[in-house]
Amino acid sequence: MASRYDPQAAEPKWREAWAQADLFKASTPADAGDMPKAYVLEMFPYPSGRLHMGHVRNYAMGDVVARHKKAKGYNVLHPMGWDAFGMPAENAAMEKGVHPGEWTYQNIAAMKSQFEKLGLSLDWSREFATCDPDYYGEQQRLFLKFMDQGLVYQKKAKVNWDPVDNTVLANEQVIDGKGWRSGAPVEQRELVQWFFRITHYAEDLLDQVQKLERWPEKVRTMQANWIGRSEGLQMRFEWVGEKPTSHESGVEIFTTRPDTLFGASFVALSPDHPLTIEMAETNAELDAFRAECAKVGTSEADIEKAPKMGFDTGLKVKHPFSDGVELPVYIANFVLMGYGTGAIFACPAHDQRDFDFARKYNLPILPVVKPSDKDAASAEWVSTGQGDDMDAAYTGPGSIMNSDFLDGREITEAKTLAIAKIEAMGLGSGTVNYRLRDWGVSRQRYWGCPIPVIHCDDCGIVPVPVKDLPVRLPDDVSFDKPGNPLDHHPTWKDVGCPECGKAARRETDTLDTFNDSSWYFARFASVDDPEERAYWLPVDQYVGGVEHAVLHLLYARFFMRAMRDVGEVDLPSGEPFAGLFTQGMVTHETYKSSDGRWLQPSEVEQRDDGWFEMGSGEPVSVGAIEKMSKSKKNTVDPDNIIATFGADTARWFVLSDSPPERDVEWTQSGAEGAGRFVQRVWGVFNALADHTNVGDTPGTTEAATALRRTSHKAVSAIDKAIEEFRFNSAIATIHEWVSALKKAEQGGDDLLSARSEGASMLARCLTPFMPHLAEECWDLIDGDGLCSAAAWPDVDAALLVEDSVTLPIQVNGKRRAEISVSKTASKDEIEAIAMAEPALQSFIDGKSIKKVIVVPGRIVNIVV
RNA sequence: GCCCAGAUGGCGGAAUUGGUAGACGCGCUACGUUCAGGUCGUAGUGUCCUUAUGGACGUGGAGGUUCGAGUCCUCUUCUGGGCACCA
Repeated sequence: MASRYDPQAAEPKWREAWAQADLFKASTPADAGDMPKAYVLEMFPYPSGRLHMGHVRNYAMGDVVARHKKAKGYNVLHPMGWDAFGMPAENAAMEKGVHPGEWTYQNIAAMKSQFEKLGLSLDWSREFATCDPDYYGEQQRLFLKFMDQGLVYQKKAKVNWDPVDNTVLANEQVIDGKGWRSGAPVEQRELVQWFFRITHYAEDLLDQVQKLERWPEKVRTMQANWIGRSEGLQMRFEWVGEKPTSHESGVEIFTTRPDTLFGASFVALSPDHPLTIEMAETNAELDAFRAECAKVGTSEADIEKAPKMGFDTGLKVKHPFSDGVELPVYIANFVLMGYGTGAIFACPAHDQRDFDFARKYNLPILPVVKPSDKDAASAEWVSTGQGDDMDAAYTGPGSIMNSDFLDGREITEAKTLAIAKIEAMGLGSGTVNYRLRDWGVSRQRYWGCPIPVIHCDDCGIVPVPVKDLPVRLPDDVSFDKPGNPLDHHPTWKDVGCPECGKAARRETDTLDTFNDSSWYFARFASVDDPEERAYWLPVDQYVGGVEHAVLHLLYARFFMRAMRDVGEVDLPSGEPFAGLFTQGMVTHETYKSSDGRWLQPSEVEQRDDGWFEMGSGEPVSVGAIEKMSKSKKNTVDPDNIIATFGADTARWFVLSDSPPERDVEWTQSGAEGAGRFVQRVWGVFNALADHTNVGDTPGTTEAATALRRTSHKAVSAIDKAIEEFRFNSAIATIHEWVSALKKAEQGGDDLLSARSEGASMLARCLTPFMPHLAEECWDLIDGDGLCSAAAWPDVDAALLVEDSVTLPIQVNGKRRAEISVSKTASKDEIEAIAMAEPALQSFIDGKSIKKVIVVPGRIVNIVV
């Protein structure tokens, strides 16, 4: 009998056994019968070619859920595939001259072999890559169906242009004014682009996200903020005197504060407003002003510092309520064309931006809200009623003043009244505005899904007939000049018009790769069987990084609604992910040499007096604990860990210690600790290997019952912890349990049966975390079949409750003694035992007892 | 500026409905095993006072509710994340 567990020998052996048994293949709905279904999914990876620790943690978590569900009798779908389109493949093509497809499929092969070493319970039979023509062809068909339903359209638009990646970015993909991938400052360009009408679902996306109870609150909030609903009034200010020919009826504005209309002092247009642009054509000064506005960057710091800038157009509009009152019309740099109508009315007294602007250009400031909160109400301007006395705009609660028919009303009430009046006057109506913009999906890249349309001079935009799908990417492309290789290709875009047959051109833009990940989970559910899709969807548990809180998770929600509405998926709610868990990152200390180079963990060593570079012996400074990244060189290669300790140890470590939603710091000592624990567990089973036939009668001595209680309680606690995504707690319980079983080895033959029962349960509880080890241990104790196929252990409820319980006794809220009482003891009995407790007498002796609180099973508190 | 989440030993973190704070792991200390290192085993490890027994204090800070608060309420400080000239 070996004295140590050898993961290098055991792990491949058991993976082979699982493969032979085809253990992780999901059953068809028909075969599943009465079994409930569980669709467990982790965000599929981009095939970069290397697995990193973040992957290990992500997939280990999903695997815990999937294996646990399987043991609990669910029909589990746990598939894997590849998010395979994207820029890195094109960059590799440019740098190394390798074809993006070849590069991608090689990476997939390399990563898949790494994946397999982790022992994940994956159903590989459903594997695909999004760059498979089968997959993107289907995506093209969906695109055309969306187009049919008016969910896709083309328009000329100002877009975010990434000058490094040479492509357009969606709003969601611009972070702090920079491209989300390249980090380059984004430029504005006017291009004809394809859009998905995600705004069509804005209201539903917002309403439903609040109801996703098994999503993290944080993610729901982020999506709600991103969608950005605001209720308000859209109305028209009519001209006084001179009327611009193109906007004869007036200026359309949007406001959320119609209650402050009487405080209006000017109307402002965005520098990009059509009327502004038109006027700039004949006004050089205004044209120069627009250029000035465009110079201000979009970065956070720029906006912070940007002064308010204005340009008086000389035009005037009339106040809707106050006869004879005229308001000047300005162009103002703080008005965004992208929100509302690109024009506002300004009430400087109650909006800080308007206030700053009014001060700068000497425009009137008239307070119309009388503050209700104490601090603001005592301000000088409240008593004088003079806007000139204000230091800042007042935006708090209050009642309306200086406002004719609105006087004395509360703000919300005044809003309603003002909107009603404007509606009665025919000048506008109450509306809802969203921050969410339609999703621009055109990308000027090669390695993506071609947009399946044809441009014909006579027929216009013609969809590619479904029989001609997929529109395949050409293989013979070159990356030697900047721009889109599809555009440069000598023949690819030449095609006959499907309608008139004349020579026409293919669309050369490809779809944003976020399209690919917006429906892959539906494809996993079934390639083409709508009933099987309906059976599996929605995903019951989705696991991934929080960085996708808005982008991917919003697009996928849109896609399911669109697919539902074109009859492609039977998912009434349109919600793809019923449960979402966002896991934390794997971090590591960073190391820097004295001359400022980042060093890898393997290049440094710790001695008694600090950290030193291996080889040179130079001192090393230890920096912050950060997400593992190539640039900081603080990565740990999963392959090395698996080779040293085995996959189980790696899985165990990334799930220990930190709660799953928080970051976990990888440490060498922690990994070694996990490795030691593996051996310890194996030791517990090895000690039982010769005693597998001890019979089914558990021991009846007190010690045997106590051990059985420990085991049954542990199973129950682990079960609950897994369901609640508290893997670190489950692991803590397993530690305690293993210690108890280890200790019981001193207890003689009397405990053998209880130990044997505990070991059998333990193996099955270990399976979700360390499946190979569990299998080896199961084998040691002659378990039936494969442990990965075994059912979750049954718990004897009677063993979960203690017969007697230890109660702390407090005197005035401080613990002074303990008593042991029967579980069924009444309050009076407990009180009597407590009062007689000798250790207590010095605290209550000679004092009058005011009150005794007895909480059975919890505590006794004596108040003196 | 707005929104969200956090703050517990040397470190990561436990703690059902308010009911023995510090489970479990790492680290550290001592002892044993070992030629030695590692492994393994045993004991200890919040702070302070105390020979011990025992006691006082203790969950970012200040108040409050309660027989009893890490947990509930009010105020406040700090940290992390998200959004941001969104009318």
